[in-house]
Amino acid sequence: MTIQMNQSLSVDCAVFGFNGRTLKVLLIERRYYKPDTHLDPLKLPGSMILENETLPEAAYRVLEEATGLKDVYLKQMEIFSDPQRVSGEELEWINRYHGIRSERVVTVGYYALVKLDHRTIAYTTAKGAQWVDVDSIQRLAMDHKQILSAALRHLCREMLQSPVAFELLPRKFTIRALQNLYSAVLGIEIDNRNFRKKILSSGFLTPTSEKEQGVAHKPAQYYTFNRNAYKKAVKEKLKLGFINNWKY
Amino acid sequence: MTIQMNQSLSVDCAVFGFNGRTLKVLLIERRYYKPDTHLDPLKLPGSMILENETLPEAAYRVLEEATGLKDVYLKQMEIFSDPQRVSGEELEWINRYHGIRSERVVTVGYYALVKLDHRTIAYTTAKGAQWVDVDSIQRLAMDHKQILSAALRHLCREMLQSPVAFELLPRKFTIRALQNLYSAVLGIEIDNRNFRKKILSSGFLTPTSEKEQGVAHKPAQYYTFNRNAYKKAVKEKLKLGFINNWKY
DNA sequence: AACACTTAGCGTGCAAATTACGATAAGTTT
DNA sequence: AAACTTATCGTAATTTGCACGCTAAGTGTT
Repeated sequence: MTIQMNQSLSVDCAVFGFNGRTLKVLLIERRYYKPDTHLDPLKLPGSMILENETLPEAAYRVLEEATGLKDVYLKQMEIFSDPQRVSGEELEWINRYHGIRSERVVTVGYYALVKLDHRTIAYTTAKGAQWVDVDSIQRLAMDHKQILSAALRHLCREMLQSPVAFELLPRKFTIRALQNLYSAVLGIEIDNRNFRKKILSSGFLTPTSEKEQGVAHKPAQYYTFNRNAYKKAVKEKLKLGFINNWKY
Repeated sequence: MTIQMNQSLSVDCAVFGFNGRTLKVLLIERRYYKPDTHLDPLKLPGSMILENETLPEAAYRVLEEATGLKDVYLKQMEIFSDPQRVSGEELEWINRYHGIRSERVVTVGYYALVKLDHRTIAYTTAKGAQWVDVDSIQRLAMDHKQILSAALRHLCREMLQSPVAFELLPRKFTIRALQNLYSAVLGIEIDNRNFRKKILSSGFLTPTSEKEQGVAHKPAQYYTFNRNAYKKAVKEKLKLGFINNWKY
């Protein structure tokens, strides 16, 4: 057994968005895909790592290429290092596409959370990318389905611990929208009255002067996320989910 | 900018142990270290990744070499990919030590939790490794101090969410020992009466028939961790630390 | 033997958080 | 005007968190 040489390191990024009802992920078509092969054409955005570039830098670069966005929530998750994760035709495609001769590609999985506004949708679709319901995805190129599944696992877990939900919502949102997001991602039903009470008592939401318009029911108040209040609360309290909450 | 070639991928592992009072980490001396250079001699156990080996496999291999242990709690944390994280003399040392010509080494950080019993201590010390108080460590070779700090951050975080504490304790332990571990790692004071109540009401501890012996106070009951009870509880309840706890 | 000392282990009370669910408000649709 | 939908407020029962008093059971000291 010898040390692995001629290997490449890449980043792949599951970019999530929320349209108010379902969770979406950004997929792109594999370029130079030949229809006579049986390689799946849809994949996650990704790239090889460049010289003089850290992994997070590579991930941000990929993200900006795909979405045009710079300040995006981005988090590293797992690494996919199975020696056979890309091989045969897949490996050939990669080497041909990048003009390299790599025997093995290890990839670092990231996930990003973006606000699905018109500008972002316009940018991504103009680039030929698609926002696809995560639930409807059956297979992707290479092991990207596995990477996506891992990203979803990590997202679920993180939504249970920290206020990343707000990264997926517009700056102004209703409490119902926030609740729908939790419901959709975690797959649980939530009592709206208690949810509202809880979330408001946390003090993390600031009401705006605006209300919903044109909805077929009582219009809801718009709120914004008060990040400072959250940071302050974190400092004051150690959340010990497993056993208990202790104060310092 | 071109795709990085001639790079290597390594794993480095912070192996933690608990002696009942303080948290320890396993350090090894750098071999082929020349005293006339100013490279720090102590480092974390680590290795380059081999062909036909995944990263977890490499980490387990490193761990077994260092501790003789096979079934060990091991978790991937961050990746250290700064292009300059090893360079100059450090990079030369690595290339000379491994007989390779790498321009860049990206490393994947892991941390492991082991039960510090006599056998393990004997094995590691026979190998020339040392168990060092984490608090007393000022500097390590390369960027291993950073890796260690990251591992500690991750350990703290994980101890707040899942029952990893038991990985650091012997199979049979007292409630006080468990409390001391939380106290030491998290740096907080805990009321023994409430801690005991809470931990016992969780149902995760099974009392054994044994008690402490030869202690200068009322001997405490030994307990074991009931992993099945924990798994069952996890299934039944979604712990949402950020907002709330919801039942399915 | 009596006493001090230490930690184990039990219990109690109050405050805060969780949760189920009733009732009303404010819009649109029919 | 009535039906419908979601927002928003309220209330009450229950559970959980947390501070802290007290006794139990050992060892060490005098």
